[in-house]
Amino acid sequence: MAYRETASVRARKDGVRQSILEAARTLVAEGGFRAAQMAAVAPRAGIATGTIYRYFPTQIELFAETFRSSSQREVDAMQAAAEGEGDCRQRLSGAVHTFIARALRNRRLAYALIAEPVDPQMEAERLEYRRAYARVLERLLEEGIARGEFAGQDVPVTAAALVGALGETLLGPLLRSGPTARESVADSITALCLRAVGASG
Amino acid sequence: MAYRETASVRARKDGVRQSILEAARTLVAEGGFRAAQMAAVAPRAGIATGTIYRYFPTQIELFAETFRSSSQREVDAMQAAAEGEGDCRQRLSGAVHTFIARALRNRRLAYALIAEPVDPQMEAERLEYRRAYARVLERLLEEGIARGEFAGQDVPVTAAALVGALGETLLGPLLRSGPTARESVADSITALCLRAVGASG
DNA sequence: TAAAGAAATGAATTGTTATTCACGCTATGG
DNA sequence: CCATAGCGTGAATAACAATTCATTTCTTTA
Repeated sequence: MAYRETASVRARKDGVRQSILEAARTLVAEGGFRAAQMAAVAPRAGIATGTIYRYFPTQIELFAETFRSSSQREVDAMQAAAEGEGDCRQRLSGAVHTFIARALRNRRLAYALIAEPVDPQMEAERLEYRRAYARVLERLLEEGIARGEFAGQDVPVTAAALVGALGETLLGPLLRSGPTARESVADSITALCLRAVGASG
Repeated sequence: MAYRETASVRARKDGVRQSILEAARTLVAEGGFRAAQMAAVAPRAGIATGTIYRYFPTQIELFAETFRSSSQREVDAMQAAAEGEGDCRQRLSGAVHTFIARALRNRRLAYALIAEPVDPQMEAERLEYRRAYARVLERLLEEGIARGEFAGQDVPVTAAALVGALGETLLGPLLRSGPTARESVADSITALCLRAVGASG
């Protein structure tokens, strides 16, 4: 017996793995998945290209994990807003505003997560996360309907539609308008979502 | 002067051009843009690979034209429904149903046009067509608001949101459900759209 | 300190498609 | 029927990025 992984090696390896993910995340946030080539990720992480393959079997795996961790943050943020204070109507407003505000804070990342053309396997990952957003909304809708705040409706359809509506409206005008216009567009989108769920009032 | 293009040559060339486009359209409708490689398009059109380049400078150009002609048909169909008989509410229903029915009739094509990962230049083309759908809806919304059938609202935002909602809802459950379920989902989507525009009644 | 095993390296390889181009073929008009 | 110009061909090339792997460098333990 002449070699066995020690705690310090384990720790360093964990560090390297994290720095690869971080490098990928940064590049994606700056220039989309397109910009996160293996040959670009490696130097950012302070390692050689080949080394990435000691930590991730393929680029797809690395991207998938990058995508998941970035998306999960967004879903969590929306979830937190959906579970916040106030009635369902207020919480839906909050969730929508949260989504929009975060997307605007990092547009490039938002585009990468929502709409950038990616490899089909990544697209599958994206689909799953769209489902995750939809599930957050579904819960809120169920509660709102039960409380009589929202109209009776096909909840999964509405939830999916809201996810689509958010993505689409963000892709277009919002990304180009100035800060003042943005706020009013954000309000328009919120109003639309409230109408779409048949919010009373 | 020993050579000049005659009518018959012109006609044959036009025919070849059309058959290239048709081959590309067919392949896209069957397997998406992914399946429409130059080496696959050529034999379908009954010509050699290199010949395509006598008619289209790059694959992107060919795809763009393919995309445009396929998309334009969809926009036209929706437009026709939006300009049909009945009040605005009925026409919006009609436009939505038309969009859904056509997408379901050729799902692979719908996916290719709406969501398939494509080259960024193609994505730009797609964005333009999303705007075209939105414009059709915008006109209908304006009219509906003027007539008091729809609520006052930020028309461009609603139009974009409806386009997003349609795309998203089609991507998910609809494509997997059976024919009966499909109809009811289509009705749910329509109901959602009517709520979203604040249709009275 | 040395042997043995892991890990890191990065240049070379691979795989994939779009694109080119030298050549032969066909149409035109005198 | 010939000179000319354009057309069609498809194998070869180009471009691009992911992935590999022989080699070097580091870690561990006896």
